[in-house]
Amino acid sequence: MASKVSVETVDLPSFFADLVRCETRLYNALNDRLRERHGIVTSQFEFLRHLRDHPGARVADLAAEFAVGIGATSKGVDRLERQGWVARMPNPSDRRSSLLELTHDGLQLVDAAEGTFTERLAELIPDALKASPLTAAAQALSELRAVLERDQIGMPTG
Amino acid sequence: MASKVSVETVDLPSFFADLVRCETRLYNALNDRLRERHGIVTSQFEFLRHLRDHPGARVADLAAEFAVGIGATSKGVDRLERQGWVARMPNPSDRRSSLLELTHDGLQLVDAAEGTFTERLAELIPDALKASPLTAAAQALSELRAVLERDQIGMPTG
DNA sequence: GTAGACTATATGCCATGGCATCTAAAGTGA
DNA sequence: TCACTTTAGATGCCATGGCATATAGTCTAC
Repeated sequence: MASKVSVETVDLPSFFADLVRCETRLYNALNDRLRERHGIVTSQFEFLRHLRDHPGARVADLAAEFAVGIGATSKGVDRLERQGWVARMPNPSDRRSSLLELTHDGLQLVDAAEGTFTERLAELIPDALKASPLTAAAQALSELRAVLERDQIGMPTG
Repeated sequence: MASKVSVETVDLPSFFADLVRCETRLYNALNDRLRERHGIVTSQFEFLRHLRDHPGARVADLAAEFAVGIGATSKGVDRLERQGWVARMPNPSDRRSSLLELTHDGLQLVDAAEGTFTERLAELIPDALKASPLTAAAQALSELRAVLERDQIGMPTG
């Protein structure tokens, strides 16, 4: 007999596969709905929502939050700015960066899109899961996320 | 008072945010390691592993499994074929499609990469989570995935 | 057996992200 | 204050995926 008590442990590769497949499908389904109703995709919605909730965030803040490269983030902000949803305000304490904020249109958009997003997400996730099983999953993923962020895991270079 | 008993329920938008952020970071971190050790990325590893475990799968089968468009899948297979890891064998019962299988090199590669993948994944996920919390999450995600697949949620068009 | 519908997938165009690089602006130390 | 290093982010090149389309093979009804 092994000296360790055999503990019920997750099959990590299967867990990862399920994680990625759920993410892909939910993301795609939300994309479809947001695009048809508001002309944006989920990544844009997430940027806008973050800026609504963290006005004055910089490009680097968005990049860190979403674990995307700085370059990609800069381009994403360009696109939102070209649509008139985001404005780059001069940063008085550091002229290299800008403070990002939503325009009036941007705020309108994100508030409307949030309704669509939340509603669609609730449709996508079966009620049967919403109570205990998913609560446990949510707890675990929340902790996992905290650790990954603390250790700066999986940050792209650029 | 409402007639329903108030049940503990997940905050779906937070759950989704955690899900996406965990996926992104784990995927990026695995990419880094697989690229440096084997010259492939996670999506390629997943294609190869699926073909090892389901020899004779067609392009459409891969597309359905991973919820990617057929076109993108076809191009991904092209790349694996150009590297000499996958072969398109004629499908005797339908000349429009091919039966995909790993070459000898492809099999060697996926077996080696699987070690790296599993090892790295175990490093990335804290031991403290591996027992009960993640087991619950794994269970919930597995069920969620099954439902999303059953209902064909989030399949890209092309 | 043949026209028409359907299916599998290959291909082209475009959007997006990674990574490398470039520039401007701060910080730092002598 | 002036070189040197570091930082923020903008930009270019490339790889990849979505979506639309093209093509070839299959199926169906007659």
